[in-house]
Amino acid sequence: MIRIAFFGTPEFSVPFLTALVDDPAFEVVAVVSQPDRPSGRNHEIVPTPVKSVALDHQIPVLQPSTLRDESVATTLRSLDADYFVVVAYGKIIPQAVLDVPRLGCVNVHPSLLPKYRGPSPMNWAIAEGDATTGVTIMLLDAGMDTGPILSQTSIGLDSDETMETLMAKAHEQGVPLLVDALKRFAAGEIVPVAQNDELATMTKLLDRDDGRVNWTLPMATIERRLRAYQPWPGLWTVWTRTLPSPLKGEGQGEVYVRLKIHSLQPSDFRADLPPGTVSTKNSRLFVDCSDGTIEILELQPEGKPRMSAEAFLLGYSDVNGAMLG
RNA sequence: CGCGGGGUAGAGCAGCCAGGCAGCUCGCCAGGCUCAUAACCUGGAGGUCGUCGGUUCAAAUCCGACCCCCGCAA
Repeated sequence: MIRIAFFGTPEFSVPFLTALVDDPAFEVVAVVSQPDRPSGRNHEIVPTPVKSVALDHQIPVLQPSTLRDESVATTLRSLDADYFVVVAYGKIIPQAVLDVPRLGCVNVHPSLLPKYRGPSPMNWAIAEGDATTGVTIMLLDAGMDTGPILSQTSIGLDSDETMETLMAKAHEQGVPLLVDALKRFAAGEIVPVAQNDELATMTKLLDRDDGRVNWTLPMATIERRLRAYQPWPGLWTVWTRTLPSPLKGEGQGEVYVRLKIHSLQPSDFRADLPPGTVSTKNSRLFVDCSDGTIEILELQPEGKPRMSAEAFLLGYSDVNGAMLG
């Protein structure tokens, strides 16, 4: 029986954990996850998805605030693990911890390493419009996704690929790949292959402002980002709206309305307006960007439910001619 | 006690601050007009104004409590 400690935090990690738990060749002796944090509308403390699953299976859970602590290392050593399996844990693992498991720390990285090292490989593959990406099983070393590769599989990206569909593919292909690699490496059947650092590319962590639409970009880029930036940060833009009759206490009668864009498509219609300018036609909503006109199909004003462009226009007809940004 | 927006006809909204006829755009129904339309005209149906309580001659509007939806944040 191969003894494993599983390091993971978000929903993405869960299918990997459950596969290891369900496989009789493995014994998951502990789960390490990020500390529970305040979340949701009332800032309630909620357990991480990985923690919830671990508790369901009566697996001990560790949630150290840092791994750079001798008492944590001691605890991890006491597990007597063959592998630490790391899937989207969310923190850099220090060398002192990497050295603990007998066979090493195995990481699942959803890209074709050395391409797209770093925290957002799947988002990047979609945003760049790549035809293929993949899942890599690798041994962790001190660098960021720089360790030697155990096994790799490629995934075809469709023209309408979203983070949701891509994550499903990554699970479908990545879970058996991980299980197989763990068994074969333990049996001495895999020789790790070093990455070619000269081919390496990095991805950065997405932040809120990455979701703000730059209307001076081409249509295709904006459309790919819509698919790549789900479920967060999404795509949003700001409408500086002039109110017809402002309340007495309000300022100049101008208010910033944040619009979340849920669905759009490049359009044949060409309004030929400056980038970011809104136009409407037959109850349809268009915004110009650098090389054409995009039709907004579904959107959501801040504080309102998501709605079709047609419904939006019934109540916000003054958006016609506005400049978004 | 994290911050904030919202709930008014089937849909999207205005009206609230400053209490006094339940409104707008669209949809729906009926009729008309047109060679024609996602066009236009006429008429119509459709409402516990989120819920409960309070103030008032009078509450969608002011006050209190509660329910629900959403954005931020994480």
